[in-house]
Amino acid sequence: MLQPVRGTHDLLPQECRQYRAIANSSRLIAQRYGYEEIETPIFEFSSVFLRMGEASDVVTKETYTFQDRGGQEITLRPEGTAGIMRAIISNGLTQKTPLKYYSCGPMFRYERPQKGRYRQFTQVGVELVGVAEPLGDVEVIALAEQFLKEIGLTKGISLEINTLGDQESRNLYRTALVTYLNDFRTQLSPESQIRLDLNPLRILDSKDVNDRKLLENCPVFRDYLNAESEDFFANVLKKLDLLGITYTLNYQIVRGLDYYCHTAFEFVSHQLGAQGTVLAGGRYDGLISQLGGPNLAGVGWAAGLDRLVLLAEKSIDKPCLISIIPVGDTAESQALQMAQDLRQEGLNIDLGYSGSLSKRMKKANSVGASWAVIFGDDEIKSQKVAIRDLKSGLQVEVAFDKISDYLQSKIQ
RNA sequence: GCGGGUGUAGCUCAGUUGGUUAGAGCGCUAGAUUGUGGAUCUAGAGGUCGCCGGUUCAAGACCGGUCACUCGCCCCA
Repeated sequence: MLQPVRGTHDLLPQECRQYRAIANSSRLIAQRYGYEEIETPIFEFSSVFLRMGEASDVVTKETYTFQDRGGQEITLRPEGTAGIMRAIISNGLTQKTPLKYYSCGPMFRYERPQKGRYRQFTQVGVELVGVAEPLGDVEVIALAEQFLKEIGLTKGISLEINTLGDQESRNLYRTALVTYLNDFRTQLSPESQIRLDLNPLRILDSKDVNDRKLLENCPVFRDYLNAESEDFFANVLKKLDLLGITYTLNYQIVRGLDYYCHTAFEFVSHQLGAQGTVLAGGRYDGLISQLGGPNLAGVGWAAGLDRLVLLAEKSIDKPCLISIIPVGDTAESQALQMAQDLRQEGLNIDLGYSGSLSKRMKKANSVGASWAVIFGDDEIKSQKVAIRDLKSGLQVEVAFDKISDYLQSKIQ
């Protein structure tokens, strides 16, 4: 059996249509907020991703990394933000801010595949660079919400939001949390004991029942926010209220790396098992400077198309197709030119390759054509074709030079 | 990387305590119908039972390994 590489899959035409439809929606919605599309390479020097998080598991063991023939360390991008930030720096785009970018493309992670989680997957996302105000957070969240609405995902999806505060607040809290949990170190799950040293905030996200019990009385993040951070978050929430965007506060939403700050949010579905997060984002003010650029604020999100397609589930109709059905040698010799003429007029034309009238009609039906243009010797004599509506079965005669006009008027 | 479940036709699945030539529905191809598709009827094609090894007179079934899918863990910038 010839199998695709683990964690990759083929998008057959029907799936392709769904992916394309959702990607198009996201692009259009982003446009409405003034975001422009940007596309970066699907691989970068490994250092681009390494600089984003030395300790991160994703970088150390979940990337496709290899040496090219010139001995360069190359990594297939595991997410979109790093490459876009690199492009911003490489092209000197930091001169003029804010920058508002939309992007869509394949990402790669060497992980164990699950439903809605593949080794090659497609993400759409937006990045807003150079806006340090809460208005930026609100804008990208509003964009996300409108996008999900547009593709019909409202039921069973909720916006969960949290704040990570600024650097000072987070350090303060981290210390308090570690101090608290240290007393219970041996009672924690093995995973959380490791997290306690590497990435203590992640323990808040633990699924272990016993861990959850220990966390019930742990210090609360909001008590450690300084005035600025408190104010920032309150401002974000107030503006979301103003727009009528509903959310639930979820202190478990955590980001491990240091350049994350303030707002962190996820749109979560409860229909996808463990892979419930459908769209996730937040503020990453420290990232650009960490990559060697100027100190610019950033906020954005990314969404996996694969999961969105699983949830959207509505099948997209094929574009309207017209079959040309010649009968007899004379007609067959004219069909190619007729097909070509109608294609020039912008119509989608299917021209069969062989077969009797009956055969060709069957074929037209099975490829999903909406109309059949039938002509043989009789029609050539009278300079008219029979145009049959394959949905209703109604058939009319149309003069040769009116075929395009007739079909165009029917399709509108 | 770790643990559970599942692999039989293109798809969805039967297949008895191990026993002759592995079945069904849908789909596909051809015909009924040489100027009219869908519906119906008839016929046909399509299988290394995921792969490799083992047990047995005999394996689709039992055992081991492996690959893939799937559910969860880890992780998710």
